[in-house]
Amino acid sequence: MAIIVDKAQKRRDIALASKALILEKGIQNLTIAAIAKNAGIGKGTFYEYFKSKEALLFELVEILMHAHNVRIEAELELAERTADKIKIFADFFYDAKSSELRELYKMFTGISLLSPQKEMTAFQTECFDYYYTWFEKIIEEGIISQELKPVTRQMTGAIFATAKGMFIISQTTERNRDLKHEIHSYVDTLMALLAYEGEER
Amino acid sequence: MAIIVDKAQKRRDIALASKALILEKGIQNLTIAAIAKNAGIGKGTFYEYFKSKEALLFELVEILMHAHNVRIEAELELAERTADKIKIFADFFYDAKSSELRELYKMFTGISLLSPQKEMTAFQTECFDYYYTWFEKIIEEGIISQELKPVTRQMTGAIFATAKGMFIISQTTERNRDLKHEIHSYVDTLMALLAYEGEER
Amino acid sequence: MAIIVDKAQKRRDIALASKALILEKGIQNLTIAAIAKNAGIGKGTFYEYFKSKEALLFELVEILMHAHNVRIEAELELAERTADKIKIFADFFYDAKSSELRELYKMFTGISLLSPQKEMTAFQTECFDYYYTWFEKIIEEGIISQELKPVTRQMTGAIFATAKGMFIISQTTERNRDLKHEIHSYVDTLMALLAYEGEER
Amino acid sequence: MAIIVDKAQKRRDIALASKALILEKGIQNLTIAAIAKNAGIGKGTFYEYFKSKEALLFELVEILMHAHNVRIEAELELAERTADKIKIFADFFYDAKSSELRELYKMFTGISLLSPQKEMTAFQTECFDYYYTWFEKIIEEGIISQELKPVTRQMTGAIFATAKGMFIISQTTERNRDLKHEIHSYVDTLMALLAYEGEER
DNA sequence: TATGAATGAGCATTCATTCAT
DNA sequence: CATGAATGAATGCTCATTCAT
Repeated sequence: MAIIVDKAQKRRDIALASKALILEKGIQNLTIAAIAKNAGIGKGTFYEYFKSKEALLFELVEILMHAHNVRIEAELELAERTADKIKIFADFFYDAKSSELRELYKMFTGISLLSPQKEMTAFQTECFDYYYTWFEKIIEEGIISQELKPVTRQMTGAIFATAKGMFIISQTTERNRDLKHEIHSYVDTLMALLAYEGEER
Repeated sequence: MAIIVDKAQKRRDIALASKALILEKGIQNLTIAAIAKNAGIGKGTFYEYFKSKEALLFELVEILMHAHNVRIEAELELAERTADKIKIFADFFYDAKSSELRELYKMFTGISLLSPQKEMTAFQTECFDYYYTWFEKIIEEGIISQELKPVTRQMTGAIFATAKGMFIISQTTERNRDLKHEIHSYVDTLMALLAYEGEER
Repeated sequence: MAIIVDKAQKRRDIALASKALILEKGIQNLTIAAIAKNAGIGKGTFYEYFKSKEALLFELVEILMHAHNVRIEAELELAERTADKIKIFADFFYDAKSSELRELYKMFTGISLLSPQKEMTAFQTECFDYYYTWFEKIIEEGIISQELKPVTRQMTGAIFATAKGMFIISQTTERNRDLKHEIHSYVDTLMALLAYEGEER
Repeated sequence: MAIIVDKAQKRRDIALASKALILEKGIQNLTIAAIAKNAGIGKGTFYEYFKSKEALLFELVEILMHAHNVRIEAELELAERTADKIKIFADFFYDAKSSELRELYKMFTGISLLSPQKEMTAFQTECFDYYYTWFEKIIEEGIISQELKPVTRQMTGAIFATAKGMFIISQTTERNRDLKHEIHSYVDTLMALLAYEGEER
């Protein structure tokens, strides 16, 4: 009988074996040959598991993002204040714990902007929906607990977008270097504005 | 005897001559040969004016962005309410008038994320600062005229980032398809929150 | 315990299972992987039975040619006039009944011309001799029955070659499209010339 | 100004420079790299002038065939008897003078059979028509001079095909090794049959 | 005996860049 | 200044073949 291989597992193994190399050089600057060599496999074998370099990056982002989601869901359990919950999401954009995924995600976004591919868009949509749903839930809880005004509902998407926008700005300009402070400050200010019971400041 | 050519002008001419082609095919999928042919010049000549394809895109974005800035400054003169002024900026992300620049800017951002280059970052910083300064001014005016609460100052960067984030989301996912509505709704809600003399809605 | 398999039979089975695929795509455009998959066997198994793609084509041509020979021998039994007997042979080149073998034979000839292999040449010689012998017999009968002049003996090889040449022309040019008419007309004209007892026409 | 190159001439030069190599190894067994190196040019340059290896072979066959045609037309001028004229054409298939073209043409035919391409078919049709027209003229002359019976007209295509068929047989089997004798004998026998006014033999 | 995962030599093809004119 | 012919490094990709199981 033939050698039995868990294709999905090997796919993951190759992807993870390539992580460091991709982070070091950038997916753009890697050749299939280099990736295969680094993963200890032949070029042909690479093609058995991936259609292209991009597919590899894709797999890697999926794996790491799944792990990341597991982690933040655990963290969300512990958080109480809405602002803290939001910050847990925002962590992604500056925290050292997410640095690898973040860097890969940056490449992923770059590719999406330069040569959009259906699968990528679908995946990004899925991710968006996943986080958006969480956001909605968190905000709803905040409203129910009378922490936040009902109008907050209308800001759900915006809060999400703001963090993302700040991240992109931090990556493409010389501003927003202290992204953590930038985002936290934003969240705090906004939460204050949305706090139940009129305030003025 | 030699024909005197304004190098800077010819640079602009080549860039503008390439605009349609870049928009059609994407900078990634163009070769120097194709660009040169399209512009009616030789490949060698291209190199006389540009270091790379990216430099061409750069030039083009600069030209169009300058024209765009001239236009929005004129529009800003006419606007009165802060929300309207902000929307004039946000127009960039969805308005048909900016579609070409927007598309090029998208490519530009993609390249910035995939292979950051000092010149690009510097340029993006410059653009950021330019718009940020306008934003500050607008918000300051809103505060002075008692249209907005002073706390709005702390939201300057955030408003900017939100629009950008929404744009990136609209480009990389299947959400935020009606970007105009998305942004306007956000601006209106936020302005209401920031309006002088607390109201709750 | 082991399953006993008639190797020669399995070889034939694989070859016949590949027939449609080869006819559809052409032997050139097939990979061993595709052939093996199509035949429902593993790549390694393919090599157990065939040395190469060409060997597979070879086997297939042999099988079909044998069947074809059986059929024309039966038909020859029934024919009376020499011209009719010759046409039975020539059928091969245009008749729908032989279309599969003909197509495979075309590939076979192409390979023979591009990269002649001893085995192929030997096989083609064998086929040639087989048909040539039949031709000789037929013509001899025609002469004995005083249907044909003795000089016809010297035309044996030529008649054979003419049909083949017309076929090649029909396959490689846009002429001789109505090969059946072309060949029949030739045979009739030639038979008239060779008819015993003065002819005029 | 740029270097001026006669592209058509350089194309021919490259083709002719490749002739010996192709004859030695066969077009199948050559890589673009080997061809380019042999011709003293870069691989990229090869692609400036040819789309593929086959295009090179094509060019070469065209050049040599043109030269060949010039030669046989000159020879035809001198021939008097129809049989001799026909043999001048048939020379192609065995004469040492045509050996290079013949060998290339063999490859050409092989490719035509294995992967027919419109351009090749068109070219082969053109060649066929060229020779066919000559044949018709020759035979017409033979008829007019009362050397041949009128029925010969119906044999025009057949004579042509016979020589071709004999050639293919000689190349793909171990028969017809003395092709010259084979063809001459055929031509003589046929001419005798077609001779005006009763024949004896 | 059967398999199909693994392989990497091998090849076509592209294209940025140079430089003689 | 302008050019475009020439180049070959670079790279993606294929696929026949092997061999551990």
